[in-house]
Amino acid sequence: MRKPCCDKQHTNKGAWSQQEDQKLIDYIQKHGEGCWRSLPQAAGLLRCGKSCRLRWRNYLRPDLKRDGFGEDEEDLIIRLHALLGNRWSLIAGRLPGRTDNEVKNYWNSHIRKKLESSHRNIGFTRLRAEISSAARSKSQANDPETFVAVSDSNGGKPEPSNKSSSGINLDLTLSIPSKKLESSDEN
DNA sequence: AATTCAATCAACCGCGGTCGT
DNA sequence: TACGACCGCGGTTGATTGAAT
Repeated sequence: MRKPCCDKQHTNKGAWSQQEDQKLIDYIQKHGEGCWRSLPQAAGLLRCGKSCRLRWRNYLRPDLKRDGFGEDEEDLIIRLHALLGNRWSLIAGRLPGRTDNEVKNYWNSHIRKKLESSHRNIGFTRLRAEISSAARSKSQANDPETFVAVSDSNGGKPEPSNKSSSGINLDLTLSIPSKKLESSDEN
């Protein structure tokens, strides 16, 4: 049997210090992302693996954008959310340099309010239905049997084509999600 | 200047799916 | 095949910051 994830009695909680960040960065730069369970001890961190993973993915990863969301990113989030609902990781997978947590926070703090006020007149559900319908038509034209979920067969990374000027994949073609192993390039 | 309120965002928690024993 | 740990995800919380009074 496996050992427990972590001993919560001996782990730090709350905000990360600069030293902790540096330790995590140094370790991952040397060894790469791997077994989060053993990482804290190996890196000399008094954190649970889950916390390390979250810190790295949401804040420390070098490919993260730290600037605000652009208009095309916001538009894409709205469209993807109409299709997928709260599947933040899938939505974030279509937005290079963005994390699921970031997208989720942005939706809850900005977009939702914006939509609620701006679409009060025509009805948000109607807008959502229209977007879904349009996407479904497009998808079914390509392959009717693949309308299941947005594909992460490329590991959630955008294809080179159909990109906006800011590098966002605006192609909403849908397909059957691939196995996790095939998309495990995030590890 | 002090206080209150709202907005933002990093981090935690709990759950479900997957995988190892 | 069953059990339990690991991993990733979505929901939620709490600390911080800025605006309003």
